[in-house]
Amino acid sequence: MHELLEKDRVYAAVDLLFLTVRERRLYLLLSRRENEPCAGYAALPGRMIGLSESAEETAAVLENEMLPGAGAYMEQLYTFSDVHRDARGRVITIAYFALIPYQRLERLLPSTKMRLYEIDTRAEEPVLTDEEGKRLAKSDLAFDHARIIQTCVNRLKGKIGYTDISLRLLSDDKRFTMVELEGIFEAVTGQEADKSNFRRFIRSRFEDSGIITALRQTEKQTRGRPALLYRWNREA
Amino acid sequence: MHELLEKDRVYAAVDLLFLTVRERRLYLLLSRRENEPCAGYAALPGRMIGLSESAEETAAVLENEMLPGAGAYMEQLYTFSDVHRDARGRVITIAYFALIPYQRLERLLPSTKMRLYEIDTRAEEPVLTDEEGKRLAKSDLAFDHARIIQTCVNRLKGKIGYTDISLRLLSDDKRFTMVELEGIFEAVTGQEADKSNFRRFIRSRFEDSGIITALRQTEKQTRGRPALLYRWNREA
DNA sequence: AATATTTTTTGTCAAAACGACAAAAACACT
DNA sequence: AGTGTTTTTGTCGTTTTGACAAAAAATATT
Repeated sequence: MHELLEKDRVYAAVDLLFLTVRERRLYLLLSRRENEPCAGYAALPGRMIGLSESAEETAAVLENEMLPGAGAYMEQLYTFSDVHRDARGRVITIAYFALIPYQRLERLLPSTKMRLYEIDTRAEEPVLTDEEGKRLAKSDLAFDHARIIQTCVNRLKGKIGYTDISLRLLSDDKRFTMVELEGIFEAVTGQEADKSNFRRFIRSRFEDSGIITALRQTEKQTRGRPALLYRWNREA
Repeated sequence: MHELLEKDRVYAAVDLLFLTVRERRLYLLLSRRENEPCAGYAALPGRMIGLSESAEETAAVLENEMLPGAGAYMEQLYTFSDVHRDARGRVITIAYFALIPYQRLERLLPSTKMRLYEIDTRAEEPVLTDEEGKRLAKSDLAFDHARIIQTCVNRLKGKIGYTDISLRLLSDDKRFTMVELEGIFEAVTGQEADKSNFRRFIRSRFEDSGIITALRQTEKQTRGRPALLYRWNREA
């Protein structure tokens, strides 16, 4: 049984796309639906908008419900309103994407029911793969969530080139290397960049304007020349 | 008196921003609200989303209601959901912008109650002016419509450089001159472009890919060298 | 008819940005 | 010391951009 929605009114909800990048790959958090409709399907976390909260506030509540302490960077993605997108009734959903550094997410993962799904962004349509390497078909996703995910990936691909969303996916200590940042770009765009040209690009975008600054420190090493560390000046 | 909304539920509506360009200036259609709340204020046309229609369909219905036969190009702008944005109750609005060539709009103007307001896009915040040249303060606008308009102008400024929205504002006969198109860019961006460089820009974006083609005809003249006409190949 | 004026169109040219590569530097490991 | 790995820096020809200038095609003026 699923909660009953009245048939003669329109509901408004928020859906959230928790996104992270680990080792040059983009990941999305999905949970398996336990109730009808779409029981057993993978789904984005969602929540009805309360009477006394804006959609942004609902998104914050939902974040706290699903991943307490995530502190993700959130942005409105798009509003989906197809009449039959939810079998329970008439539900419009305002989708937000939430970017969270993997190192922070890692600590929260044990206490959530959501699972990481890799998004292969190389093709036109994003391809989802679960932790066992099994590919999810679009029909494995609840509601219109496949479409929402596609819209999100397209938006990220577009915005990563002229905004600072890439920095929002960097680890918390605010120190990072160029290669790390390059991995984030590659995960989102689905294509690898030339190292040299990527540096030049980042410097002109972020360093010249003081958004990031090169430190005099280098990273602890595994192999090869140690990487220079950069700091993201969050306020600027 | 205004229609009563139930206090314990969330409503969803659509607001529309009819936009056009005439003589290098951007214009927006607003009506004066007759009912409370915000009676007497200038407002965007809006409509509640019906049970059996998507937001896009509501937008189409609203278009037909306010400007029948407009055939505007519409795109979802953003969803606004502040709790107190509407004094009647809890109303979330999905805003769409609707681009319409001025020549087409001109014929429809006599039969609508909406009025044209010029938008000066040169400053950070858009400045609205009515037909008598009186400037509208933000407090002259109903609800959160000032914010919606600002969001819209920013979006247009961003998208005009890498999409074909400029063409959507061209007159219907599908024939236009470079100077006309340049006027649309200047109206939206609020800054004038170098004629020569603008041509080069348009050609590389639109002509090389076959979206527009130069004709062998020239425009009927007033003064000066006659302008070459271009055709917009809508399907491509 | 010749000249000026207006407007569109084309051209120029140096500076900046981009793409593809190659070289050098700084480490670990053997 | 030598090898391998990874980051960093440099080069260079091509393309793009920005700021101007000149030419072309029409009308208006004397």
